[in-house]
Amino acid sequence: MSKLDISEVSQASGLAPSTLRYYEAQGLIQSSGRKGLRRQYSPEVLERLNLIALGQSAGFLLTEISEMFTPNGPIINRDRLLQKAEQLEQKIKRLTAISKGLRHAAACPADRHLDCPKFQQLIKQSALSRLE
Amino acid sequence: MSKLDISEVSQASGLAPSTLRYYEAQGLIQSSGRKGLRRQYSPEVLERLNLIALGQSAGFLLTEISEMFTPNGPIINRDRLLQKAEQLEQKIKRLTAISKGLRHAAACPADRHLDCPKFQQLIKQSALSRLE
DNA sequence: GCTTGACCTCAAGTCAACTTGAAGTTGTAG
DNA sequence: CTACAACTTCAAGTTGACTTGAGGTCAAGC
Repeated sequence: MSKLDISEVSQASGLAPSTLRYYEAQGLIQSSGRKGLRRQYSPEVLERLNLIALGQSAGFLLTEISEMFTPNGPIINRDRLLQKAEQLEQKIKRLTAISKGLRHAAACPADRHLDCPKFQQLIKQSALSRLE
Repeated sequence: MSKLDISEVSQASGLAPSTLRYYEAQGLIQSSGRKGLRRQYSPEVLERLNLIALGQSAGFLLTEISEMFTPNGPIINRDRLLQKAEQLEQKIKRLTAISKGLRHAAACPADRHLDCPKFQQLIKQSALSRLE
């Protein structure tokens, strides 16, 4: 035990085996060896996969994520992190406005939400934050 | 006046002319006529473009957006809107956690943020919400 | 010992949303 | 009137993140 084969990792992570092989090819994860042809993974790979998912949600590209993992790869630049955080916060604002807009549209009695003043206003807001 | 040509719309919207032609080909916008070969747009197209950007931010595909615009296209299903709103709210939660994580990582004294307990916790949170 | 199913590799395909390139047309400034 | 920048079309290319397919390998159960 303690070694997982690809289907177990796939199960546990929710990622397709092909994705795991792809990630390995991109240098994002490593298999800890082979059993015959077959990749064996140590359980820590699951943590790594979570980290990757985290990075993706944060809007990093896979190549950026893999850079972060390299031993002395581009230092995880703190300014870069802060910058990403700010971008995310901007995005959160927009998404919040939009989600309100959608909820309103769903509840709005007007046949065409497009005509509803509240909705219009939310659109404008969102349009503005888009340009900032 | 009152008719804009493609470069003006491009300027005003921040979208490339090629994108505007592409949107037209996809049925997302219309030009209100031609002057010779050249498309002329009425100013309302800008509002439409905002709406498109809004939809994109909300996570709709262009094809879905264009459906919403069709005269008697698939009624803008209220359940669908609510569902999107919920998805967005989920996403907002995740992004919020991540942005906190990034800010913390940027401030964290630990050389490897990956080892920081607070950071670890944020990762776990985010990993969980990912599966819900 | 043979079949089967889960794995393997490598190249090519997919998808969304655009962009680019080649080759042609046209409104306008000089 | 001519030059030319800005448009036009249409097909093909790009990017990121995967997936699919063809063809091959291997361990385990019958």
